[in-house]
Amino acid sequence: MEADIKKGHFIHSIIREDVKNNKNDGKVVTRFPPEPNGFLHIGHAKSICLNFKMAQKFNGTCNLRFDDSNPAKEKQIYIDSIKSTVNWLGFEFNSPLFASDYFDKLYHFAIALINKGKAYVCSLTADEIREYRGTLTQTGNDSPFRKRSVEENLDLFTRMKNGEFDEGEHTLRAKIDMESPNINLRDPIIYRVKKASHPRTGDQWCIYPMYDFTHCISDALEGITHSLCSLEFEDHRPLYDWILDELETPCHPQQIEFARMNINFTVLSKRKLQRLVEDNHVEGWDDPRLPTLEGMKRRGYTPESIRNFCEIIGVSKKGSRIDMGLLESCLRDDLNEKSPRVMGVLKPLKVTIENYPDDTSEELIGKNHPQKEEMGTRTISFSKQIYVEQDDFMEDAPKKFFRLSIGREVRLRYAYLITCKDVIKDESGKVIELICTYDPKTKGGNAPDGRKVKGTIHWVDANDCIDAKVNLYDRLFKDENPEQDKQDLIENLNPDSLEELKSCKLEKHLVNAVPEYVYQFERLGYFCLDSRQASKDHFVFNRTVTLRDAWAKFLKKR
RNA sequence: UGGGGCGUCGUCAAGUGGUAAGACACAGGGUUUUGAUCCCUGCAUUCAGAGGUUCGAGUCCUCUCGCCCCAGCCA
Repeated sequence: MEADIKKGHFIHSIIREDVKNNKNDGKVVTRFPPEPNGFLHIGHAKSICLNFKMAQKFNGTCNLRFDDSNPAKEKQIYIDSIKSTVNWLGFEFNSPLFASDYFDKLYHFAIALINKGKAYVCSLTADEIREYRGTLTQTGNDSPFRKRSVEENLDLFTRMKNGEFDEGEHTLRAKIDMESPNINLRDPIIYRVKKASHPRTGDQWCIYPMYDFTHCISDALEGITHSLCSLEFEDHRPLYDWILDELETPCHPQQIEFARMNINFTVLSKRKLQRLVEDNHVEGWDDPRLPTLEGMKRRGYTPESIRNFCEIIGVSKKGSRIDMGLLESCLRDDLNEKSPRVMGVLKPLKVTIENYPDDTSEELIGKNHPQKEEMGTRTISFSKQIYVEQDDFMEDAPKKFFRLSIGREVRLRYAYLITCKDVIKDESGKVIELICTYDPKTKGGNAPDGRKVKGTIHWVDANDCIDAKVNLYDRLFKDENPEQDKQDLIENLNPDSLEELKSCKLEKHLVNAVPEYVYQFERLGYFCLDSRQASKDHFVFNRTVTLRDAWAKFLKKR
């Protein structure tokens, strides 16, 4: 703990200083404020982890608050999904809060602003407002409605609320400074007419507050001490502060901005993800290839691995592009610890063991984890016919190929040493079966004469296994940066991001598999039962991630 | 070209004037009934660049360069 004192990212340091100086009575209250207009992705996980962990570290609380001030885009299904995803990630929150619960208060704050002469009803059209706002290099001009009296503003605003006007006819604007170099301060709109039904307030309102007005006040009402958001809101901070300075709110939270996460070979924006889903380039929001948290969950990602990843990447203000390999490394790290080992053959090649007795089988013992005795053992059936991986046989094998080839001996994991004697080919010359012999004295895998066998391969009993389909996933995009050189996202999709193997043979043990419970198929990778495609009599597994593969790397170099 | 930010190893990222942590990746080597795991070893004389202050600068000052964000009645 002591060694921890100076560690941590800049936000951690700021909060630590604040607590030390007894700012906010030493309390820390944060919030994760998603808009319920889509599903959460790994980028949100960074914010979730940051907010919840900062609260945890300083014995504070973190609210889950839905920023639901735009009924045109928000839906109940997103609210439900977000809640369960935050829980899945491992964070507890008091009952979720909603900006819409503050609509009444927000309305009165708006009236207070009008009464102070700091807000006015503007009757310019959307186009006119844009023109009056000026550009990046030209200052804006005052709206002709800027000088309306408080009484008139009050009357108009009330009538906006009562539904007397159509959308776009009037807006409520903060009266700040049309000449500000910061465009956000050029009399920003804080209320607009929107005749849409809200998922939570129904048709109770026809005016809705804008983000800038809603967010800071919501934060203040909840007693948030540190309002953490992404970099693009840096320009909004003066507005955040202006509103809270003008109004009498319970407190004035501090907004602190940090950089969003980017990961190579994927995209992390709601709009782009939505396009992939809506144009059917993927199966849906929970497609295992997507960086959505629902997709990652279905793929087999563990909450621990995601949390750890968010911890490792840190928090800064630098725009970054994190290597997908780091995410995968965090995943393997966690899975290596807790996944039971099992055997499965993805591309089966039949092997007949000539000298093994017909019509018998035996039970062999396999460890569920090579380093963890406490994870126990299981029995694995063995008989005259087995399947091995096609890749584990090669006719003209290089010297370093420690697997099957005619005349070579390998170890069948937990079983026997076998030697390949012959191959059977079909008309096209393709190897369809191997004829091998086994050494009965090597049960378990060791030779009594002490001879060394370098290669160990996995296998399944052809007479006692389950058939399954396995989905092999690869990166969704071909390019590290899917939109490099303004390429279209879609053209950059990796056509091989999904490979479906339909005749896989898996160890019988897997009949007990349930979704999200990840197994390591030895020598291949980590896999879990698919929650959508699998059924009682149809096994479908998803490859969560491959194992690190030094052999593949070696081949690639040659 | 107005305003706001950011530039430390291939990728993240510590560093808060005292002589460049760590992780991933990469390269070697060892152990191994998973070519997995694990374990060693190596990997920035240099912090976007140029000046300056200082006994001493990634950290302070000046200038230059590069990148990101902002002109929704979205959040």
